[in-house]
Amino acid sequence: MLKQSKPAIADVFFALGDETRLGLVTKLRTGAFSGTLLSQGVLVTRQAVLKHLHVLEDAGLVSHERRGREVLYSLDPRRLEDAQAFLNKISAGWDRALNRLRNMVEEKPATPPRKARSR
Amino acid sequence: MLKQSKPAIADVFFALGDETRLGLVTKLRTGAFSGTLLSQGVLVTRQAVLKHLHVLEDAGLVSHERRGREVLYSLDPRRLEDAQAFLNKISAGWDRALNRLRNMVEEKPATPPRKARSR
DNA sequence: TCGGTGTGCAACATTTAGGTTGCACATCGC
DNA sequence: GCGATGTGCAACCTAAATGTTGCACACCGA
Repeated sequence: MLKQSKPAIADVFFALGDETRLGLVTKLRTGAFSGTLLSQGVLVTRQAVLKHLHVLEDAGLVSHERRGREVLYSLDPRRLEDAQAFLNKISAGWDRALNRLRNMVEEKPATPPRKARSR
Repeated sequence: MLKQSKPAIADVFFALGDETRLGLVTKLRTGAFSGTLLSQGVLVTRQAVLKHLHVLEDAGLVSHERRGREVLYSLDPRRLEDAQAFLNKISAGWDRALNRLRNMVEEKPATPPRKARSR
């Protein structure tokens, strides 16, 4: 009777509550990478990154797949959506959140403002 | 030069990454309460609850207000919306999250479905 | 088959989170 | 004023999170 059921929402938030892991998640948004590759560019060791990936995987946010001698990690958006649903439930700040999304250029400067119906 | 700027998203997620705090946030969704009142109904002491409220406040999720000899804590949804925006940015699972929200009856059986423009 | 590369433990050290107890102080209602 | 109630702070404890190093093992390619 392995504890294989879906982890609690708190575990998902916990997994996201760390800068390093948040960075990993952001990177993984663009594809699947090996632990070694992910550890290049951060300040901690590969082992530390592996531990973070493990935390993310336990929370259901990440899954891994063996490719020859490498292990590729990739994002699993399902738990992320559970977390979204939870946030929506408490804040109900639906439209304002959407607005903030639009104003968040940060990493998608390709999309022009497009006359965004500014309230 | 006090560190008064808005806390990082990771801090918000961190604050939400604990069952007790998640419970507090859920309670605070229904109004403002004192620390003593919030500590009744949970298994930990008032001091522990106070610490959790402090964590939530540092993350910008909660604010407090003095009322005579009491201190009332209430939810501040703004950071919550930042977190939503972040999740949306990575998962882009907008519609599916909406769906899950609808199927989440859990704590809002009072509000009827009201034919919510289900595109 | 052998060197290079990637992965998987395990032991260990350090810091932080989470919780408790105890007590001092403030405030409200008589 | 005085007891009841609510708050604030500090010391302390324990478990868990985070990170490191070292080494064994697996796999790929020439």
